[in-house]
Amino acid sequence: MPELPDVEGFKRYWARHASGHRVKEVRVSNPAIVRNTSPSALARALKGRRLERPSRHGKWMFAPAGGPILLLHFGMTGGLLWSRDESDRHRHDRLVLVLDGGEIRYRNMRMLGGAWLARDASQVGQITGELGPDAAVVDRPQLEELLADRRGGIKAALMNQGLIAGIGNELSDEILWQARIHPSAQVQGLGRRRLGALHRAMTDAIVESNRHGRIPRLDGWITSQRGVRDPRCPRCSSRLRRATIAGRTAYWCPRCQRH
DNA sequence: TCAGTTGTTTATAT
DNA sequence: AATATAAACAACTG
Repeated sequence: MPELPDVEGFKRYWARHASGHRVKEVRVSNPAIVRNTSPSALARALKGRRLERPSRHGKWMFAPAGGPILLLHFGMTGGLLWSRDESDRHRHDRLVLVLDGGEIRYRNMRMLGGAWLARDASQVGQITGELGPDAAVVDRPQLEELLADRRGGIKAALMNQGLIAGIGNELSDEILWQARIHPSAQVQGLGRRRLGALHRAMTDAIVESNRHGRIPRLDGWITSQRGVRDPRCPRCSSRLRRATIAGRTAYWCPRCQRH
């Protein structure tokens, strides 16, 4: 689930429930979820601090706490939950910040992703690694520039976080379907016209998804067909193709999407 | 029982 | 030097 729009939703959720509250306790049920420090050091760094407004870059969420910053990556199955008390904690609530008035929980079934602690903003970049510009703010000239000397397939390029941050498997399928571009089309084969369509689709898909705070499964979107028994193109009703492209299961319409 | 899964990193191959 | 591929991580679901 967690791609750019999902993390945008988590950020808003954090802002609504956790921001402005003071950290009373830090609970870590699985120490491995804290990636670059120990649970006790994390607790020491955060306890007593007031949580500020969160921010996001790509699939990363940053939760500043008056100096130190908590970094969250949600992997494939992560999410946040707010609760007034501890009565309904789940076994996959790997990290819980007990605040005044309730608690915010980082839940993650699989252990992909996790929590990192940065001493300050200057340390954030080395934790996230190389990230391209956030996909939500890439304008058309910048997209053309990013892809100008890129070889290989377009789906791989869109999902490369070091090139453009925030697009994952589902969002890349949606963008490419909306732009009518085949997922394995070579970047160098895309003319300016198709790059324009790509940018339009990327922007539209992200703006609409961000409104929902997640990638929606809208009737007119190809993501609505993911996982169904007989997936069909919402535009032309052709049977969708499904195959591994750039290491992930891609869905596309063989009639609408061309190389 | 077994394949498949929204992400990233690592190793290996091209 | 880039790009591609596969495996690994963990814990589920169908």
